[in-house]
Amino acid sequence: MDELDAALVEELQRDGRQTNRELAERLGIAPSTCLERVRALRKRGVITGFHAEVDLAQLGRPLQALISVRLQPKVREAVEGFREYVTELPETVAIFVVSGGDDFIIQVAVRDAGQLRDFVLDHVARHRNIADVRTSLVYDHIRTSTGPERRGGRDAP
Amino acid sequence: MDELDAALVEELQRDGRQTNRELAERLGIAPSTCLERVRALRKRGVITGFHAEVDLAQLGRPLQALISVRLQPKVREAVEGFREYVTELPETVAIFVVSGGDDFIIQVAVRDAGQLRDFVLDHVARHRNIADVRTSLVYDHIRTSTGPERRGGRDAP
DNA sequence: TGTGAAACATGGCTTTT
DNA sequence: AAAAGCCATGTTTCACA
Repeated sequence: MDELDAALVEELQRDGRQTNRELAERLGIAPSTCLERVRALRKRGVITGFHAEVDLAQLGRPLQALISVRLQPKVREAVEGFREYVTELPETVAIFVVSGGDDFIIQVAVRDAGQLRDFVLDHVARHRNIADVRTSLVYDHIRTSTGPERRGGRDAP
Repeated sequence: MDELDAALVEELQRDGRQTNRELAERLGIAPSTCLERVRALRKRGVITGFHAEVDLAQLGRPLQALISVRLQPKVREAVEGFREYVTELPETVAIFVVSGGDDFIIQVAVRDAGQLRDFVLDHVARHRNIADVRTSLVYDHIRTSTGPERRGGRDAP
């Protein structure tokens, strides 16, 4: 991971479909070199894939929420079972398995408030071992581009 | 948005870099049709972009956390200011602006626990109008592929 | 279906250890 | 001396009209 790799990762996060030539020219290197580096990044597992990003509102799911779930007791079987169950539900966008007060934070995207209520009542609260559920509406969701950790201690010197 | 569009969106979320020919063959349509459809999906804003996904652990940031922040008072200026400030920090991966008990949930990826502490103390807790901060470690983070809302009422009939 | 452009493979050259 | 990285070129495949 040198400076060039970092720049490649950054560029490909911004636009994962630009041609190899564009990318090479942008960074001032030869296309063949560029191709090799990108391949190496994938092989090493730094870049894990390329994905289309979709606008969920355009797909008829304009309402997003975060549902915090606490399990009791927190036995492995219950935790994994619930995770797998929620993963398969079509309303689910992402799941965080966390420590702290909650055990799961589920990100969902739904059509309207009624579907959100149904999701919570039918799929979450009804499940076994659920001790607590709290729902927060998502007003905005910003995802940033992520780079490598910069070496050398504190980040605001 | 018909069945074909839904299938295209699904496929391109799975692999955003497959060639138009592959994609067309997989769905049993002509490459020209496929190209047109995908272009239309982008133009309509259903597909908003293509991005490389990176493994943050491979970038030297193996520790992820969710930081819940409550502001008081919740004036517009403070909310937007804090959001913009946090967005620019290199540790930040994503931000949810939410309703409910909390106002923000910040997803961060850091090198180690020390850097997490520094982030909370130096960048979050020190900020103006911060009423409460809670940190949860992320054990696992699953992102699912998202499709269009299926018409016709309840989803578990 | 055809044309221009892109991805990819290979071999030679330069730099680093 | 060995290894790794970079680049130029030829071939195959693709996007696009």
